[in-house]
Amino acid sequence: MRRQGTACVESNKAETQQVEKPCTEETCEAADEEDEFPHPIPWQKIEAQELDCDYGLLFSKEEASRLFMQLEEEVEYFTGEEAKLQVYGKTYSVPRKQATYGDEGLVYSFSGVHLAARVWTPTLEYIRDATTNATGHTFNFVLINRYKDGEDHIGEHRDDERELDPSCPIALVSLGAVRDFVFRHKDARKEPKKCHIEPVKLELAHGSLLLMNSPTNTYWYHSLPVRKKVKTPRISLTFRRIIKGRQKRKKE
DNA sequence: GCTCTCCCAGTGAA
DNA sequence: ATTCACTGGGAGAG
Repeated sequence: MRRQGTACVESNKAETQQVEKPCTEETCEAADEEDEFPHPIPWQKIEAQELDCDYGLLFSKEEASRLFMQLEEEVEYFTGEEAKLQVYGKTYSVPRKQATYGDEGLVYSFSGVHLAARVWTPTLEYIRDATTNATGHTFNFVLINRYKDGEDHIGEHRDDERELDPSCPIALVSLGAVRDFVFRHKDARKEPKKCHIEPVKLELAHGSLLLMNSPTNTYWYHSLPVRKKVKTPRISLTFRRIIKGRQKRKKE
């Protein structure tokens, strides 16, 4: 049995447990407007020093599987130069596939790549709206990462791009294989001997939604580590709100 | 005692 | 110092 941290979320438990805690004001507000996603999510709060997340199941297993298959048909991932990133003069091919969708004209930049958002597909709009109804937040952009198996991964990073609206949490929807997800506090990475802030480890279930609230992304790095046992793909969708005008201009 | 996996610390490069 | 991915070594499982 693998060791796990104290804040670990057991996905199978989350699926069956009945939490009657009411949703937040924001959640109810959004749910009232439309009937499409009428059921409030039972949220689990995940907290640590300067870390504030909400975790819940957004989709049933059946619906999540349907959405996963649709995305496998619809989503076009970047290839070639756009699938590489550049950090301090070194070029890497990312160990996963990436795609960006969003409102017209949005460009998302990180680590030396500038990715123009493609137009929303019907499935992505559906997932986006379900996320909005569950959270009360609206999103104009989504970064999609596809991890073909347990070898694909992403290293520790923060989503602290300047163009992100700091008042809007980042919403991470997971479909497909269950993967571990690890938060580490920035002080714990720098001075692990002096600083005793433990990493926070989660399992992200098929159909789950993880909300990363402010100021989580200022202080905590997160990663999706290699897991050799995982043989099937996972698609993650991170919905964000980009502030127009803060983006880097391509030219001009 | 092996092998595999995970985790941590260290490295590169402008 | 910073970024991201990679590498090597040690620990733990079986």
